[in-house]
Amino acid sequence: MKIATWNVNSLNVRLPHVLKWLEEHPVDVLCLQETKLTDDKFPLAALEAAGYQVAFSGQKTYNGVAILSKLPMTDVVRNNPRYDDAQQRILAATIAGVRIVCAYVPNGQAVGTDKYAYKLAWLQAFEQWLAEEIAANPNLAVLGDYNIAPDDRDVHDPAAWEGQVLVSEPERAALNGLLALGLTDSFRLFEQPEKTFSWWDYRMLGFQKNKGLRIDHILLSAPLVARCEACVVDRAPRKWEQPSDHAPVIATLA
DNA sequence: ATGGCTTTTAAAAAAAGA
Repeated sequence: MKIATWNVNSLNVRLPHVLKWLEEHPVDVLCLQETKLTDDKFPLAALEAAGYQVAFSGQKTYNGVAILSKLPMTDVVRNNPRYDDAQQRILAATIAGVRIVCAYVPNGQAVGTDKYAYKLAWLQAFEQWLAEEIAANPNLAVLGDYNIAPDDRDVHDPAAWEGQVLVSEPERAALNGLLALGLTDSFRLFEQPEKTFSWWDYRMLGFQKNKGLRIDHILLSAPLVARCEACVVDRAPRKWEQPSDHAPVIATLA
């Protein structure tokens, strides 16, 4: 079973890339973030024609998440039932005995802003809800754009980024809180190339210079860690014409 | 040395992303 996550930065613009990528990488599950589409505008027919069942939860202009699955989905949940949030950032479904959570963690904008406070509050509520999810579903996979680089290894220039949003200590502590529930960053289960990132700024030739961050993650509970055979970032779509600023991350489960 | 883009909304800038 292959599961993947990709922040597409507008599914309206990126649908051709998603379809092309799925042809090359027919994963069983693909979690999308930043669809930026209301549900009435969701390109359901095109994704179904590609062989996927789809759950989606969107809004105008911002945010929006979707889960694409080759296998039936049950118990679909939108948003965190424990946190009243107008922003559409969470979708969960059970697929082949695995509880899949697709998450688009708030960006936070800058340390000290209201958006940063929202990010930390959101993450605290996320942790509380995931504690219930993992208790009810031992096979738990939490995929998405976390907007947090876990470690300085995940930052192209740690000195320049020190203390900034996406790497600040409170954000990393919040991520560690999720891990403390019994989740593991599947990427670090394996030997990885140095300076592997999942996001590169559109500006400043970020991708060409590999000035990126690893902020998209697949966290797995212990039973899924035992089944995990690989986790990779696929940089290829970042080279395509008019790309998302994020690259997909794929985990392989036995 | 700095900033250099992309998307949306909406009709020219401005916000937001990360």
